[in-house]
Amino acid sequence: MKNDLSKYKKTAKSVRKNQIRINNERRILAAAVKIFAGYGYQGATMRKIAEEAGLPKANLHYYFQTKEQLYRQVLDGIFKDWLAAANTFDECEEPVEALRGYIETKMDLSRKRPLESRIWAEEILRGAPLIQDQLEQTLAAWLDTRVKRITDWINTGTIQALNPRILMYIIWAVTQHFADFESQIRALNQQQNLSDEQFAEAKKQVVQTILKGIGALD
Amino acid sequence: MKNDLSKYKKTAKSVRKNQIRINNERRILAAAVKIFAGYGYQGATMRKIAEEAGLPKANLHYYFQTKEQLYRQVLDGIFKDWLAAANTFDECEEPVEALRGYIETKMDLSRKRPLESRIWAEEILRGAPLIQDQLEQTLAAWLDTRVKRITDWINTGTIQALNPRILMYIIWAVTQHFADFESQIRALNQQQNLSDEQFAEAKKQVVQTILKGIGALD
DNA sequence: ATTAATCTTGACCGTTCGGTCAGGTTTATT
DNA sequence: AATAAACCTGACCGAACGGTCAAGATTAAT
Repeated sequence: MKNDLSKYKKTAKSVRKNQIRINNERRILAAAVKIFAGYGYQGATMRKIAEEAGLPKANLHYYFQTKEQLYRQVLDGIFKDWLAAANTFDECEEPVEALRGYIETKMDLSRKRPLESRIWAEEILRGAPLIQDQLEQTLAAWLDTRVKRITDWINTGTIQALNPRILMYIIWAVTQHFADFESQIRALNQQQNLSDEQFAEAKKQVVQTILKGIGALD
Repeated sequence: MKNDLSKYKKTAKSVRKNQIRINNERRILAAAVKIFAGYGYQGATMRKIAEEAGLPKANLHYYFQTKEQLYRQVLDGIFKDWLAAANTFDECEEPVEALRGYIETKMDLSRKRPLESRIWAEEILRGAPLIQDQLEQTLAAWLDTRVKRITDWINTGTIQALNPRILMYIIWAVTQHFADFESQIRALNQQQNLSDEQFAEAKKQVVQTILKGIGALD
């Protein structure tokens, strides 16, 4: 009975969740992102997340029945951000500007939200046991639409002939690498994370390489 | 005392390990690769590895004292393969052929040994707790040497000016993506792994995009 | 044939895990 | 002020974990 969302429909005032619940769910989710990113799903423990959130472990189970449910909500949040950022792709008519905008947005996301990228990466690495449906449906549909746009560009001779799906894989691989492999890049950069200047250079070179690589630049 | 390697120096015949030990260590390591790749370090259990190897759990601890030691040996094997494949880079004088050979070798490795790539990726994702030294020393030194070669190419005008390190990150990101994100690619490819033909096309397009992207092709 | 070294294994141990629950406290409603 | 709903939490539970060990079986050395 507890944790039943229907309880909030009883009064007009509580159609929206109580502030206490909003705050605590947010705290727990933020802590969960940190711990899941740092230890992986199996390595993360409810005790660690509780410590990070500054709450007793039993309190976590009051807001999220199980560890898996908490993890699912974290993944849902990431997927939404992912798709929102992905819409940059549609904002420009021109292939050069559309792709540049998309690549830059993905690079910025890797820079600002590396934890989320790593959680996503680990889930895929493990065979996507919990998000297979989302991949096969929502993401596949999103990709199909963009594949059609790229195919149009090819047919009108704006860019050279290539497999649009592989182009998207290349973009995802490179942009997410800077979040997922951050610790490797740091080890190869005198044990220092990329500075803002270094990251800006990387972003520029990634855009340049991909756009030129598909014949969209001279 | 048991598991002390010095015991093998007592007789001429046992300078090399006994066949029983060789066979069992190989079986256990092969099982460990499968299980670590499928579940991650924390998600993998000694029981699962023992089942996969067809041996009692206690027997694993006879050959590898701890789970971490077994995992370290798995990582060592991967790192050696990694560096061996990386030497393709040095076989050609010409930048186009050197880079093409290296990219193709890395793509082939992703195709043939995806499990190892995923174990490596997870270790990096977790912050490389066990291989930081190898990254900072062996891998950093390897990278420095190749950076110098690329810098020479730039100085002689064979390829355009760019940051060699970022070029290497791009190559690693794209080639390893086909192993690490295999389950995502499968979900976006009608739930089918890439066929040999599809993979060959991807390999070709990856080589083409990167080489053209750095101005090494017309 | 005897002895020593190596290998095998079921049973067991302490610890930690995700999760539960009763009972108390705080907040909202009337 | 009284009642109900929501929130909080220390103590606890069974299961699974990595790891140990003693005692027997097999193999190698003499």
